[in-house]
Amino acid sequence: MQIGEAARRAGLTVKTARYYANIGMVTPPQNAATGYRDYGEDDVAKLQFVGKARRFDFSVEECRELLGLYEDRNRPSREVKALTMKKISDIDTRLAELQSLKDELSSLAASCDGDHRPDCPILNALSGE
Amino acid sequence: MQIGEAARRAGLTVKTARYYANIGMVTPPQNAATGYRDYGEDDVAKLQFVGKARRFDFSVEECRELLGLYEDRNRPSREVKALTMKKISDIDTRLAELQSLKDELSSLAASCDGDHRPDCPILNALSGE
DNA sequence: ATAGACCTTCCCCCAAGGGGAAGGTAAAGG
DNA sequence: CCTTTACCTTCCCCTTGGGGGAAGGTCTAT
Repeated sequence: MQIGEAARRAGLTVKTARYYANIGMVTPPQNAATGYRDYGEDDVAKLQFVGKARRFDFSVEECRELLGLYEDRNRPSREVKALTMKKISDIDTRLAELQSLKDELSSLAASCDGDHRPDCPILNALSGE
Repeated sequence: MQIGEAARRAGLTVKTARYYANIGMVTPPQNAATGYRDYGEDDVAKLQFVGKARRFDFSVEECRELLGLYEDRNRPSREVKALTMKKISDIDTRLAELQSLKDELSSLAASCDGDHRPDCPILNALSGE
């Protein structure tokens, strides 16, 4: 099938499917006469797989790694689990950062009247020591 | 003073200070003879201000806006507070996204043995509907 | 024959700078 | 006086993950 249908079935844009072909992640054969990419069912499955992994916040490089494991009939599930645990730990780190950022901003906002007067503790905090 | 000292005093890299000059956010006069930027105390204060706002996750454009309010002696604190509340709401959205992502990944990881065998519920989930 | 809907490659764009090349300048040391 | 060193300048390419759009080829329907 053509790239449009493949992308639609995988829930991706044509641009994205073409990008994955360019970086060598999902590489359908290309018709010599027309130059059109020819996607098979297996390619669509890979596009779907990558699309899902991306939604799980795996980077494109991590997706490439997961895809390799996905296609390796003998891979140990250990490796996949390790990647997943690492991703969870990354998310934990980011959650903690965002939470502390939110706490700081919240306490700043709470101390600011937010009226028509120019005095603003938020700006004072940003300019202070 | 020269850009190196100004950047050091503001806790930024020289590259960053130069970038802020290029985009017109903190623009010290430039010595006509040497071409060197000449930072004053007020410029250092602005660099510090922007550096802090960036650490609070405000985008460069938001920093530009905050800087404008910072320099406006008559600004209503309402505007600053509104920007801050919006940023807090953005953080909340992101926190919720990351938390649900983490929950999904955690439940996947929990169902995967993570041993030498190839059977892997994580990959199955990524390839399934 | 021609319009529409596909497809292709190619190039520029986003944020927020980082890395490094090529070259100017100022001050200290020999 | 000359050179090394440490600054500074502009300029260009790189990052992530594609999006937007131009120019041009292809296929189907009317």
